Amino acid sequence: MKPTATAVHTTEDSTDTGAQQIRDAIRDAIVERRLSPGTKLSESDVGNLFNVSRTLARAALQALSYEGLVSVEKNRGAFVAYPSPDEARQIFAARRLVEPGILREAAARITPSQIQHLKQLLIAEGRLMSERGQMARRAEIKASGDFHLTLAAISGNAIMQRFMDELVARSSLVIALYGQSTISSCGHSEHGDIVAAIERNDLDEACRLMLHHIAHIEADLDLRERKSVGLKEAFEG
Amino acid sequence: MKPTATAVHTTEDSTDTGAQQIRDAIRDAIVERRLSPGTKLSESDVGNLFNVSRTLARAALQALSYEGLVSVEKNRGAFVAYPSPDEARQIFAARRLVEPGILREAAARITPSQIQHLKQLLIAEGRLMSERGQMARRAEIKASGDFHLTLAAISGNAIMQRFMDELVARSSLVIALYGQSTISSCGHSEHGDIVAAIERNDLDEACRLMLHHIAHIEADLDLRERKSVGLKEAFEG
DNA sequence: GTGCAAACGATCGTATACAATTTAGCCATC
DNA sequence: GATGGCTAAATTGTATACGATCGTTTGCAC
Repeated sequence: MKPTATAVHTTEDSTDTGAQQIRDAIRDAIVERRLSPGTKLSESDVGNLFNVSRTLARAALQALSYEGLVSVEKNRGAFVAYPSPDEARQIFAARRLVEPGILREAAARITPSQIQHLKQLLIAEGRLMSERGQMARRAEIKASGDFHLTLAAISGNAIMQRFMDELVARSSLVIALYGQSTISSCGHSEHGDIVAAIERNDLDEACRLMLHHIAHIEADLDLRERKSVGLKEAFEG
Repeated sequence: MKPTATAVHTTEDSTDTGAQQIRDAIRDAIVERRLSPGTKLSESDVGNLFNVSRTLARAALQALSYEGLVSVEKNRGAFVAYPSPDEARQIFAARRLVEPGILREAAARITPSQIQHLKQLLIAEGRLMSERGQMARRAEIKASGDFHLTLAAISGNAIMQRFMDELVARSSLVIALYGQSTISSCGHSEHGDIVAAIERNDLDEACRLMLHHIAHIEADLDLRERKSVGLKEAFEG
């Protein structure tokens, strides 16, 4: 119930400062779409909200800007990132670029217990899909990303895992902005198909399915510049 | 003479704060191996060195920690990253994973003038290789990385470009730690071969050369745990 | 009533100050 | 002589304070 976005990791890093907690809290809020793109994140407000000084709030926002989840504009403040259509395309292009490779690495190292873990994830994901309510939707969004993140974790490459963390989080922002269908997450069955392909050791097919899966998510986007809302944003960012 | 590590970019971002300058300066020092892995980077010292307060120094160090170039330990301070052999393997695994894809994207979009630019880079690199002296060595190190970075820039994907920035910088750290041969950079001729393959539109061969090139760099490493130094580091990380 | 200008308010950028934790040096003790 | 704990110095963690910049609004002239 408590684990944050990095719940995928088995070893909690226990990093250096309390700013990380704020960072994770805001990140979760962004990924779960409780914070809309473009929302202003004033340093003072964030500080007051978490009962810390502006120093820590600023550090957290700065950290989030390195992940591409918030954009800080000089002397203007921090905002929840509002990825442009071009940025969105780059995010998915990056995913198409790295996820097959991650999948191959993961499949080469995967253990039976890890396969079991993946299947349990799918079950939980399926259960959330059938539930109703905002809370279930948000949990579903995160669960959907957790599949890809878990694959990255299994691959054993912490660097790629961190990169996927970033890509999945930013994807959530893109979907929030440009997603058309009410289906908040990607096709659940496609995840299952991928696991099945991994299980029978058909890597080429698994990669093909993964690429198809990513393309499927991207196809649900309407990557045209926003018109009504954009009138203001068009000149700000 | 002045351009920093991000000299590859044509459009300077002019980011939000003066901490970025400090960050870039320290990063250059790390990448050019003027700062050895493990060196302590005290916030006060950094601040005094650049005539700014600890606040900015801390922000710069924090930023560098997100790139994996320095590691900050709670209540202990920041140190130039000392990548473990396993970390080193992961860095190169990541490069093997992404660079072929980046190469393909770049080749698909490359213009004649960009090919020309690449060739000029190779010429400059070759000139530096023949020169003697520490300064030339350092410039050579950076030039060698610039080849890979330029390819990422040509690919048109800013996200992958940033990722490559990180990977190349961290590679420099790894080579500084575990590199055996005096050849500080990777084989210069291999870069030329890759460009040639791109020019004649032989993408498969270009990717093959790229993978071979990365493997060649990695093969020059001695990824055994350090013995004498390790007695302390073995329990600290 | 409209347009420009100057002052106001809010927010960020940076520096300084204080609290908490670690590290080291030292003395006492075994 | 080695070990254990204690005190003091140094360094980081966090908060507050001050200066700079930007956006807004008010007031005056036209």
